[in-house]
Amino acid sequence: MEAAFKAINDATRREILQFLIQGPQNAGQIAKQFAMTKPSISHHLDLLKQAQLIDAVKKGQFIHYSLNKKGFESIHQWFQGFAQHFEFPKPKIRL
Amino acid sequence: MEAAFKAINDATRREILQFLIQGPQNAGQIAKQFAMTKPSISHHLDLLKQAQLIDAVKKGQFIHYSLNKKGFESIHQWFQGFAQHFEFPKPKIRL
DNA sequence: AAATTAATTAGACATTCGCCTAATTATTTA
DNA sequence: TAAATAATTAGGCGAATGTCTAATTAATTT
Repeated sequence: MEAAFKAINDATRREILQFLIQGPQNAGQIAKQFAMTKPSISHHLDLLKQAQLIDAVKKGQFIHYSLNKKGFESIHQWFQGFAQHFEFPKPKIRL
Repeated sequence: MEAAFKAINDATRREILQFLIQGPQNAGQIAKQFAMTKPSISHHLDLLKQAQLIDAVKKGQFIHYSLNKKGFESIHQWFQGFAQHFEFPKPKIRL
């Protein structure tokens, strides 16, 4: 949980997560999105992986990164503790 | 939003938020909960206030701190962007 | 008005963070 | 097998973070 809060406390890492909503991408494709060197992106990916916000799967010479539910769940769980004290906008229907 | 992510990226500040679920407390009462000096707690309270996760109201010589929905909402909103790609445990009924 | 109490502000210091360049590892292609 | 490509690891550096002590501000009490 500690790792998840740390991971999302950075604009670049949050943008990487946003980018991965589109679907899995390799490190090079991710790095291309940012005005930053590949080693820097590599480091951000490492922190996101530690937080279990993303998964990494090696496919030959490439590494495919994708969103990982686990890290999001740990944040969600923390958040739920407060959601009971506030009312947050809810969808009209439950799917 | 930036400020909210920063604010919750610290165990002490998250514990302060937890503590305030019980209801409003003044700075001294909050500080008593932690093995840390009052100035340090004061600084944490300031960051939480900047993030609009708490409100501060001066009552005479005391300052009463309480949870503020606004900061939580900004985190919630960010989170919702991902909630649509994952299924998170939902309550059985909508209240 | 002087002393006490609640809390903050100021300034210093060690640690962590984010970024860079250079070097390394691993895989594929010529 | 040599060259090229994908990505990471290593190391350095300035900025930001968290904590402390000392000083300050503001309100209450005697």
